[in-house]
Amino acid sequence: MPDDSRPLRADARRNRARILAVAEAVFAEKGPSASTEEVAERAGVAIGTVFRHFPTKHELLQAIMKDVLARLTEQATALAADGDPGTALFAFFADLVAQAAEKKTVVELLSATGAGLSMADAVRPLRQQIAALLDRAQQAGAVRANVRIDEVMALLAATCQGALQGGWDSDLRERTLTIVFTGLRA
Amino acid sequence: MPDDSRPLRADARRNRARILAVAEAVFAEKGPSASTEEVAERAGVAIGTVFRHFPTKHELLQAIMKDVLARLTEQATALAADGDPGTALFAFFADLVAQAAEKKTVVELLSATGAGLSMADAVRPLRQQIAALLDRAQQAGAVRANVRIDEVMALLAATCQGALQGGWDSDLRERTLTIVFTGLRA
DNA sequence: GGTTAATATGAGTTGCGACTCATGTTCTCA
DNA sequence: TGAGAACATGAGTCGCAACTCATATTAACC
Repeated sequence: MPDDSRPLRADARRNRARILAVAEAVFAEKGPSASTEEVAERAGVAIGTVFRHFPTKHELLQAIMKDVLARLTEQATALAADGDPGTALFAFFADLVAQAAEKKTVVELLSATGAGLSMADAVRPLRQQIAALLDRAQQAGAVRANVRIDEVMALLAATCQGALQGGWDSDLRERTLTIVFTGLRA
Repeated sequence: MPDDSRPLRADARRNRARILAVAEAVFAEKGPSASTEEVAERAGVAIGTVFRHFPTKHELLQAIMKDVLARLTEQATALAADGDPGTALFAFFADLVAQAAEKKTVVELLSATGAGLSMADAVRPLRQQIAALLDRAQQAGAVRANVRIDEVMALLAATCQGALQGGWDSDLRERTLTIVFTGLRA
């Protein structure tokens, strides 16, 4: 890991990007137990190249998480700025669970909130944006005042896990989330 | 797997029971990725003995699931007979989630409701007893009438997963379940 | 107690996946 | 354009865990 000494060579930058993109797809499809070999193959590079950029499978996973995390945080931030206070939280929540049904990565991510990978810190920005959404929803009277961010995160992680592992279809997902949202409302 | 030809020899019966008991503890503690070696060691038998009784790790897991399942179903049945209609479902629900926080096996089990192991059938009795609890709760006016068993099972699996992976402490667990239960009530 | 079929043993086989490294290739900058 | 550093390659190493099998024990029935 050259950290940030000199800028990467052009081919190295290209390969790093390819690997990251492909790895995200592979792990989203097969979960984190997918082999590094498969990532290398689909990226069209040798396995040594993958390990040059990410000396450990774990570091590769972390890099992906960081990307996904950044995207989600941005999405939440946008909703907190523009969205309807009364529905933005629920919209974001539903969207995430829908993604989880197809992207195993998202689930790993959310469950890292409590333990798992050592990236509890990395989740903090997302958590804070969700807290912002929660705040606005409560001010708008769309969510009970005594609901805390911990519970929202816990429910989010739980429903994502459930949707993935249980293979909920969109109908079941919607009905289940309706119950959860009812519990959150005043 | 001698199926059911002649009765097992005395030592074989003893070993089988020991292995099952130990394996349940081991997998509850370390999850299904724990090695068969460790089960054998803790049971005080050679690894070959474990494979004689359960030719596959998968079959060992299934046997454990079956046991746990039977116990849970019995518990649910008892509650459906004796318990207060208005609270029995919630009590059972909370109890299961509390167990999940410590027993990884329970979680694997519940998520098998949708997919995972090929034991969707084996879960049916439990599902039916929970359906009975739901029915009584609805008749008592403690749960909204339009809640279906699928949603309850989905929420159960999700919260169990969440409690395990997220390492919810008892406080967070209680507050989170309160929200879910509120969503289920009229 | 002797016979034997059932059972137990545990060193070995097999397969897989993370990770390494000697060698070959390509970018970069003067 | 040529030297050299950065990078890519992929066959090989290493460790682990599921599973096998020839051999040794033991329960069960006479």
